[in-house]
Amino acid sequence: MRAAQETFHQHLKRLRLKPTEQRDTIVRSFLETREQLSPEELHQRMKQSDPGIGFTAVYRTLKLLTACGLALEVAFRSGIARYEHRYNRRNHHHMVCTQCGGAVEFVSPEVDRLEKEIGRKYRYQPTRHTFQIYGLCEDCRRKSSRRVA
Amino acid sequence: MRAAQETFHQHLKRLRLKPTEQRDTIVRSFLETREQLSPEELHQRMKQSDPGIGFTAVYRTLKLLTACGLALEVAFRSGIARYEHRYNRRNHHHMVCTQCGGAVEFVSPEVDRLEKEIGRKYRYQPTRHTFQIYGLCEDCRRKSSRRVA
DNA sequence: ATTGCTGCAAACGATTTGCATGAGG
DNA sequence: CCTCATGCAAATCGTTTGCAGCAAT
Repeated sequence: MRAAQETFHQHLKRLRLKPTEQRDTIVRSFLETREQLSPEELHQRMKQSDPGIGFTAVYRTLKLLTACGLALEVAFRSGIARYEHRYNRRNHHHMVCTQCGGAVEFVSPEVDRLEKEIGRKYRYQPTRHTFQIYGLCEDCRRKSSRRVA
Repeated sequence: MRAAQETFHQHLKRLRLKPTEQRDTIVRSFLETREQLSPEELHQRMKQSDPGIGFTAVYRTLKLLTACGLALEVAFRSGIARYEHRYNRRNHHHMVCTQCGGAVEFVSPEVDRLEKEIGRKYRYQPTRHTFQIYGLCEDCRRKSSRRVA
C-alpha cells in the first residue's frame, strides 16, 4: 500500500502535479477496495472519509491511477467504466453473470501466453488485453429453471 | 444471408413484432458489412439505400439483432458500441492498435476451450466471452520510434 | 506569487424514450 | 381498425470541461 502510494506520487511528480489531501483520500479508498468499482461507487464510498469530494476529482484521479498502471479499466457493461487496482493483485480475469451482475475471478496463465504469441505473429507490440466470460451463475440458473417449471 | 434474415424474422414473430421495410433494410446493410460498425457508421452506410432512416431504428434494430444472436457487441473503446455480425463468420477475436484504432482478426480455438473449462470449474453456464488484445501495430511502432530518434 | 487543484454547474457525446403520425396485419 | 414502428426532438446517462475561488510549492 505504501509502495503503491509511492508509485502514485512519483507519477504526479513526473507530470509536475501536486499531491493533495483529496487525491490521497481517493487513492487510499481505491486501494483498500478489492472489488471493481465504478467512478460512481468510489465516489459514494468516499462520502465517509471526506463527504465534500466531488465527481470531478474521482474521475480525474482514476485517470491518473490508470496512467501510472495502478488501476485497470475492466468494462463489464458497455457505457459504464469500472476500475480495479493492480496493486498486490495477481493477473486475473472475470467471469460475469449476465443476470445478477456478480463476478468471479479466475487466473489463466494461458491467456498471457496467447497475448505474446498472437502479438508476435501479427507484429504487434501487445501491452494489455481484456478477457471476460459471460454467462449464468449457478444461483441464477436455478432460479430461471424454477421459473420455467 | 437468406438464412440469417429468416432467423431475424423468426425472432420478430416470437416477440410479436412486425417485419418492416426499414428493419429489413437495416439488417441487409448490416449483414453485408464484414467489419465492425458503430450505430453511427451503420446509419451513415444506409443513407444510400434509404436516406430517410433515423438513428432510432438503427439502435433498436441492432438491439434486436444482438438479442437473436446475429450481432455481437465488441467494445473496442469504452463509450462507443461496435457491432459485428455473426453470420457465416468464424469465431474470432481482435487485436486493436491503441494508436491508430486499426484492428486485425485472429482465431484461437484455445480461448473457446478455456471458456468451457472455466465455466465448468466455477459452475457457470458460459454463453459468450470477450477477448481483445491491445497494443501498437507495426506502423505505429515505427512512427513513434522515429519521433524519439 | 505562481501554478495547479477543487467543486460546481454547464457542456458534451452516445444512447434512449415520449409522442404524434404512418405503416402492417 | 388496432397495434406496433417510425422519425423527430427532448430526455437521460455517464463523463468531461470551463471557471472562479482555494491550496500547495
